[in-house]
Amino acid sequence: MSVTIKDIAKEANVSYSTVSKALNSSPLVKEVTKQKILRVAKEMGYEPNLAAKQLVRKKTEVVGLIWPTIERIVLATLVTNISKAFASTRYSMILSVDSTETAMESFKKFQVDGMIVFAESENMVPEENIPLVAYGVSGKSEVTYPIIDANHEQAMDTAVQYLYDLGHRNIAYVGLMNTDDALQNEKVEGYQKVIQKMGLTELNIATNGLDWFDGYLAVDDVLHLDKRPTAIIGSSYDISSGILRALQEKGFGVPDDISLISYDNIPQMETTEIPMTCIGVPVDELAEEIVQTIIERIESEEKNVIKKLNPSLTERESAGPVPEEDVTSS
Amino acid sequence: MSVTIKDIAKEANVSYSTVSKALNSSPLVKEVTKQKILRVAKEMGYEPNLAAKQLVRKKTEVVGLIWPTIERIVLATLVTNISKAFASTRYSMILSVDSTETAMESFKKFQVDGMIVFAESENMVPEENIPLVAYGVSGKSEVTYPIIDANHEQAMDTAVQYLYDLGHRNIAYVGLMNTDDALQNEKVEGYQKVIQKMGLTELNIATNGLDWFDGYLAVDDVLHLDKRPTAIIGSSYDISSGILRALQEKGFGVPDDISLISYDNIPQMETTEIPMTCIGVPVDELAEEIVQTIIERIESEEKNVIKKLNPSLTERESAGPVPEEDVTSS
DNA sequence: TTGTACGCGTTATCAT
DNA sequence: ATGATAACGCGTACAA
Repeated sequence: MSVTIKDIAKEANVSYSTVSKALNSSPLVKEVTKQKILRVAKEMGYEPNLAAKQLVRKKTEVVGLIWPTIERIVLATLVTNISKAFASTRYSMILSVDSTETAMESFKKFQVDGMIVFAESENMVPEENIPLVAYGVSGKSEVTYPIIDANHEQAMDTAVQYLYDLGHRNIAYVGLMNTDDALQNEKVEGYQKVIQKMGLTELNIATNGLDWFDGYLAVDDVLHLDKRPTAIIGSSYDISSGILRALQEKGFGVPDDISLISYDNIPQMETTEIPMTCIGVPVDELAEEIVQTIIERIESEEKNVIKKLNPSLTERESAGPVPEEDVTSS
Repeated sequence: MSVTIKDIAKEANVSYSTVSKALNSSPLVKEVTKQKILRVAKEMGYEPNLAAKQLVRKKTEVVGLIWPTIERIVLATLVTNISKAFASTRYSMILSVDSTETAMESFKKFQVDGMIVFAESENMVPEENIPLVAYGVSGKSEVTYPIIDANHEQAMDTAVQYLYDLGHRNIAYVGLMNTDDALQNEKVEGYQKVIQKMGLTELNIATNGLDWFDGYLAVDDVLHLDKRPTAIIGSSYDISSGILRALQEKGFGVPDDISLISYDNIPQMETTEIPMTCIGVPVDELAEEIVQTIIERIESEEKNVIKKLNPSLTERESAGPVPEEDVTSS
């Protein structure tokens, strides 16, 4: 049997309503009694009963995160960071790996105060009355909930500009193309747009998939281009890791012979064989924004905005000045 | 404001205690009234209030699953399957990706009825009073909770025997070795044990890690063995996928030139470039066992057993008879 | 500043 | 077979 506020009240010689106030740091209780109560509570190992609290307050201070595609690891880091971000709020997070529909039903039972979904799960019908924010591609024109998304176009702009400033003129993009994956498409289009804007030549290398090995294989195609690029932009952490490995194996120094910038801005970029310079919204910022947005939505009618977050470029070792011999040829 | 049993009671002209009984299909209520109440409840869109139920019953019928190493994808399939397995029980599952310690604290707040942990998280201190089962290596001699584990030794025995019966005499094992990863060690030792038992020669190929690429690279070593093996056992799905790819690239047919059996028994084995024959406890069985065990532990003092689950071999296409030319040479 | 009393939505124990 | 009512642990308006 666990200890309740009544037990504390008895022990501290006050009424249990005073205990309740003290525990909620109400200003209506004298500092000394408050301290005493807090001390007694700790001594007795008091744990508030969430169910009781919820019953009277109609709030759980829990938000549910729905992540149905658990087997695609890309989002794992984001999930971890979101979980961490909640730690410094008074909300807790629970995670479901069920289908969006099932998860929503389950969360509704739990009476979560809000939900976060990843927009991969298309055409989802938000549970009425439960605040929702989505992370992902902001395809839809009309939304009934806030959407957090990264500005992929600007990311590509920044990356290409950065490489340009280092002297690169032949900049390839390696990633998934011509699919209906809106996220990937935004990246490709961003790349193409800036390349055209700057009067350079598009060097598109399409991969077969999004895995490490797809990047690894793509290097063959890269090296068979008419103009061998001096720099490559990889469309994701996995792809770029594969590219990096293949370049090494084929005897190309990174960044001495070829520079590499990866999309995605996650800490793991630091620990690849050569620490990778990368472009993207830092995953901790992303997490923070998502968490803040859902909380605001819960507490104060945040509007149905689409927030495009600005990427930042993190300099590491995989991108450097264009090699001497290539400067002339460009 | 959501509808409560009192609302239903008013609407159905009964007392709310009768409604409660009807909703819990108590035998103490006439069939007709029960049907009426159920109908009214549905009409009004009644959803039971978990918090209230929990407050009086002291049970949440929720179990928490702790998965701190979310970024290692190996367990993703298991997690998904556990989640599915809970669907057919009256329990719900919530997932935490926090550290074991944090997660336990959080689950304690939620007052989950039980917890499942993956034993990777060593020296964990079980929350007193909350039933716990662990999945993973049963290293410890003294346990205070049930442990579910796969019988790795028997798995290797079965795999080697299977290959032996197909005529193979040179059977290599590719996997992580000489680390303190008890799980990996059990596999290696199981392999070595059966090889010795059968009077064959150990062909140990150590990888640098557990990733796809580690398997891919290991094939070089395999092919440089004095006795080129006619069959390989890969220690995991990722490793084996890498092996498979490398063999293909180097022009070895699978299984025509070299047979391959992978440890792990997950559906994904079906969809590799060549569907892989594999050995291991089928992941759905594993999930089912874990779920059953925690529920029994919650409901009826299941003992602190260590359950070693029997692996099974799933035949697909990657393992076949030893090639003719090798039969003589062995 | 502290205490009393009520209600949150259920289940469970009595009466009826 | 059904209804009244007391918990469950907590927050809070109101009284003291």
